[in-house]
Amino acid sequence: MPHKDTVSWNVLISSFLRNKRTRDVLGVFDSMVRDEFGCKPDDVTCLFLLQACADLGALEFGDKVRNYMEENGYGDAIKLCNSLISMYSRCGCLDQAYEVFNRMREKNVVTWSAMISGLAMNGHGRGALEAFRQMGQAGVPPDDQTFTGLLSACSHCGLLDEGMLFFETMTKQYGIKPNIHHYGCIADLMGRVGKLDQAYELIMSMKELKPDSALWRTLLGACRIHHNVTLGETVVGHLVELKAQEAGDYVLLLNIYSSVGDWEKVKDTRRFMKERGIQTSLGCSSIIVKGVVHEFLVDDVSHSRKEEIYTTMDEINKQLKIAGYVADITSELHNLDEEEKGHALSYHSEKLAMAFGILATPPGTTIRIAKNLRTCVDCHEFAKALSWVYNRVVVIRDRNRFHHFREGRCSCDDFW
DNA sequence: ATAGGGTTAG
Repeated sequence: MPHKDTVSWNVLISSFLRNKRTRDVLGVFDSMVRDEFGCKPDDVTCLFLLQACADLGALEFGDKVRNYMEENGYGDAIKLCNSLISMYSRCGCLDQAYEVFNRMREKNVVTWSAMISGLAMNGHGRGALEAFRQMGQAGVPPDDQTFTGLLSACSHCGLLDEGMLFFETMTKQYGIKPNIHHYGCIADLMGRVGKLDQAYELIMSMKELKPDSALWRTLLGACRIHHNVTLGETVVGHLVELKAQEAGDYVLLLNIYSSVGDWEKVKDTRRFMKERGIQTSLGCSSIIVKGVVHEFLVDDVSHSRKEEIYTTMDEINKQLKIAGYVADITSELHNLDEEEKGHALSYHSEKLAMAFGILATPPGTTIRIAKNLRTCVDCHEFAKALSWVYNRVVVIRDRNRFHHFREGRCSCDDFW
């Protein structure tokens, strides 16, 4: 192995990150720490590593990088601390993000924005607004990304008036022109509180910016929440026009049809998807116990402890039923009768992961689950009930968002 | 090689 210095390895790590080879990034770091390459990680290496940990939700590894930073004199570097705040937030550990934030003597616009986004992402919308106020008091001017975090906080909490006001003052007071993300937040905010037509008008009124597929999907999600068939179909039309329609969009449309009981259209859409070969991806949830990653798919029977898991699952169902939990079937796509629907939802991947968490960790341990898709309404209710009955904190991370369940409530209650 | 980003997905 020819000698390569730290900079060369950093360049390699950076290309790994760009190409989503995130796990390889962790491997290179371990090798560097073990001095297998004749050079040590520097501040730039750590910065990349924290980004990788955030992408993977690899909390333990993130802690390791933080220890390394502190032992090697990078503990106070502002860029690294800002990245730490983001990493902890994106791992669902708001307490630790806040601890880093609090200890920083110098806070710049990135520091504040990271904290505001972290609060928003973890369901503390009001906290994000409060942080923004403090930021103003501290005399740090916000920028476009600060407002992205702030507006998303408003949409998470359904704070329509506040959100609209921020959207306005952003331009008038701070001279920041809204970008597509800002429009996304506002469309989401309007959509969630049920002002679907207003959200549609906002998107159609965009002049300089062209609505992208993500923006349309935001509105489609709102159509699902409010069971709006007509607008839902219009939005899918826009996605088709952009040639950006994906399997998930048709699933949302299916959900909208089934929520209003239009089984004919459910059938048509299913047929359409089959004819076009539109494949839906499987829900997959993972949980780490004693350093081992356990993955579950829907109705998964491949786990070595499957008998125990299903027995635990049945026991949990029994206990939750006693506590008053009733399966919510609005997410189910099939035209089944209520009892069958209740069964069809029983073994979503996150439920299996939760059952395994109950089974394999000591009482009181926080159950942390990562999911590749969004959690359905029923699993959300299930997790709430479970957090209450079993007295456990449950943290579920879906694609970009965290749900913190504690004592029968979720951090995103009412708006998710 | 150098920080912080919203929304959508059975």
